[in-house]
Amino acid sequence: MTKAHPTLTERCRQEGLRLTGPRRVILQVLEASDDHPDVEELHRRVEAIEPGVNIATIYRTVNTLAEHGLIERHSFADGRMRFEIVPETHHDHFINVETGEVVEFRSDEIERIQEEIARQYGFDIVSHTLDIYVRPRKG
Amino acid sequence: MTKAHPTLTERCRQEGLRLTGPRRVILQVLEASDDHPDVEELHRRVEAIEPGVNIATIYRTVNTLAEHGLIERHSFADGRMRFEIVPETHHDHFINVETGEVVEFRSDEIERIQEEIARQYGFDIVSHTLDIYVRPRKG
DNA sequence: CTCATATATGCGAATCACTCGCATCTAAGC
DNA sequence: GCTTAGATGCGAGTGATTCGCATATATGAG
Ligand SMILES: [Mn+2]
Ligand SMILES: [Mn+2]
Ligand SMILES: [Zn+2]
Ligand SMILES: [Zn+2]
Repeated sequence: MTKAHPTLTERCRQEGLRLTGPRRVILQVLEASDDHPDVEELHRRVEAIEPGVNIATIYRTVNTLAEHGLIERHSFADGRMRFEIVPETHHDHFINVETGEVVEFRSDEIERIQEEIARQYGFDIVSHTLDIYVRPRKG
Repeated sequence: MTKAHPTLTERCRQEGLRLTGPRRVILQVLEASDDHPDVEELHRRVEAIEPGVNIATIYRTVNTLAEHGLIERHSFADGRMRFEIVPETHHDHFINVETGEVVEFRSDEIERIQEEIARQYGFDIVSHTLDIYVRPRKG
């Protein structure tokens, strides 16, 4: 048996965050999401489970979760912030410019070269975003 | 003698954009900028040359120039849009998280691998942004 | 050179995503 | 069961960007 990663709820407890009713639902929605929802979409999904949660609570919760390193914020070209649980292993994103669909990929080689170049410039990498806007190949 | 690239003003004319007073000053400011100014900073620089240009005009002009492919928009982590003339050869950016300073770099290798991976996924690349947030190496 | 008109500008109002103030509520430790 | 720091709901506030509209002007035609 491989040991499953700690759930978001467990990680919240570890971080000393309170598990309130609204927060539990938001965590559940985040766990169930395999895409990159924005705040409004999260709100919609939360409302579907338990109506009455204010959108300001979604905003505050994602901010808290991001500050504690439990979720990642993304800002693709459309403006709004999007979120996903911090993945086990880092990945970057293709964004289909026609549909907005997001596809994840990882290149160990690109990651390595980034480190190499940063070192040449005398920098330590804190984080990075590689967003590749694409369209399906014709023919 | 190498032939100099067409100036922004020339490219505007090619695109059929009118060369008004305010617009000429904005183009001049963009040509003179070797950093990545946001709209307020552009406005400040324009006002220093010719007061009275409204900030809405700056917004409209950078949008027009970007739509015509004459300048690039960037959105680093600080929220506001930043701009630079479309460079002769593409580059990516380091952003110093302590100072906000932006340093440009280019890796042919990273560019090549991106194309390779996109092809594997069945995509054509439209554009991409690689923003690496860094801090000066200690020691 | 003069005119006609599509474009651009100034200005204030509007929008949009997001944040804040504050009264109220509640999870969680004792 | 208390206590209290932290969380929530709600409405107001922000900051960046866009829009509506009246006015001005660049540019091409004549
Ligand atoms: Mn992802
Ligand atoms: Mn640049
Ligand atoms: Zn990466
Ligand atoms: Zn690049």
